[in-house]
Amino acid sequence: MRSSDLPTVRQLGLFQSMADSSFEKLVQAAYLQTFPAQLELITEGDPADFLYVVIDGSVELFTRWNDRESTMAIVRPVSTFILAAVIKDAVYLMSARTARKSRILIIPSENVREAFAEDDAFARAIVVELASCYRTVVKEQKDLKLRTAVERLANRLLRYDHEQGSQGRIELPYDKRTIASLIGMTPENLSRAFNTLKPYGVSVDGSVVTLGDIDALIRLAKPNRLIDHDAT
Amino acid sequence: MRSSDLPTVRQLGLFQSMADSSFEKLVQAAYLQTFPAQLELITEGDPADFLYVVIDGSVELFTRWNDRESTMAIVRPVSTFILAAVIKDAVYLMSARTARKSRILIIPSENVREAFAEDDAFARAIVVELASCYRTVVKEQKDLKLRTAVERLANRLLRYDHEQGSQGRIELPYDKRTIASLIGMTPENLSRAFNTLKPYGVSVDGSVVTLGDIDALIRLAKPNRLIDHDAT
DNA sequence: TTTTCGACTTGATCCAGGTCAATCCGGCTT
DNA sequence: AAGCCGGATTGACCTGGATCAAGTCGAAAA
Repeated sequence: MRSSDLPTVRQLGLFQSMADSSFEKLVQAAYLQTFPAQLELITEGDPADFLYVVIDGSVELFTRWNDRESTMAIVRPVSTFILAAVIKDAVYLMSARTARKSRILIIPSENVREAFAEDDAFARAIVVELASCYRTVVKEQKDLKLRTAVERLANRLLRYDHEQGSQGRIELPYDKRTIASLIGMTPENLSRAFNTLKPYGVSVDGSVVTLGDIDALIRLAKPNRLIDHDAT
Repeated sequence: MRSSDLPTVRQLGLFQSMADSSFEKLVQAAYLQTFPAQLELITEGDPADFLYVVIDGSVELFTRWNDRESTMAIVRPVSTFILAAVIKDAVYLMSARTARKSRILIIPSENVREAFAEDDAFARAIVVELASCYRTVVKEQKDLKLRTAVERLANRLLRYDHEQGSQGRIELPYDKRTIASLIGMTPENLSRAFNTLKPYGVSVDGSVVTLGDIDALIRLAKPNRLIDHDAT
């Protein structure tokens, strides 16, 4: 493990309050590996043998059923994924593949569960982490059930704009087809949804989107902190 | 609090491993109340002042946005709801109303968080509970994103049949419009979906549904333990 | 430079599912 | 018994979004 990465991992909400000795043990047992793009790291249904921490690059969580596939989330550095499966000693509910070349820390589940059993601060950090994950998914479910595709896109554009400093100019963080799948629509329909948003000042040039009339877009999107905000 | 209810609550996964003294404190601070049907217990966006435990009756968790409404879940006795909001000391993401007359135990959030801070066993029980909740919602999201309305209904019928002893004869647990909203469709479309399932042996008489050809239904529904199973 | 390949867009068409309105029906009330 | 009344069904229609099939474009490779 590169020594410069260690403090970053240590500072994750999940790890920062745990005892030095517990953290040491986890790191000792862990592997740091570099994977090429588009490599399937885990497959849904497999036992959760490892907890993953994306150090560098990015990872797509996705799911398949009956020849259909859907992107569930993109994990960016530095954060963990599939903690719930590890804690429950269950199978993965989602598959994961690298979206690009990525450096990933892999911690054996047994060690995570051991730290969970022994380190009270770590157990409490897991509570907070899982509560956040849970609330995020609930918000996504509300987004899916209450909004049309165009509304979901409009809100997502506002969110990206906010994340990128409210410049009214966004660099789309992923491929359009990935964004389409995340939002729950086809790539074709995403193109059309962008066209639908033109009268609201949205113009697209490759992966750059400009929001020419934020107020109009907000009136359409009706963003709501109980669905869109990321915090709490 | 009725003394006969206490052991049932104590035996919930969330409470059974905590220290007697912590449990005592929680119960001391709690209120047991009986509410009439259709009473709105909590409203999304409000601060999470209480943790709720349904002792008797049933509670609908739902959400509203822009004049649309969707049922997110039905909570049956004996179980808790909105634990994540309480732990994070955040606002509720969902509203709740009694589906029928219900007896509900209400525990002030502060006391829950105090017990969480002081009782290590309780903290670990919360981890398990939240991990389960999280995985349930992820499954629901997969259901929504990967399946059509008819497929969702078919799988839900199989699930109800399983829950009710695999008799091939189901008593629908809620109003049809509630089921429709849970599954993510309109009541009208639910009626039509039932008709679509007729060739697969599904016949409806009021709230009783008979599954005349389970195999055919399974071939259509393609149930999957990574989406439909309740455990882990 | 030219080719190629993959991502994206566009158009035509189709279908799932929503909407609106008109019943239907079973349980209540009076 | 005669009305309700709210849930459920049905029909007609519409629309959001998927599908299928060509294009277009841009960047990397030859």
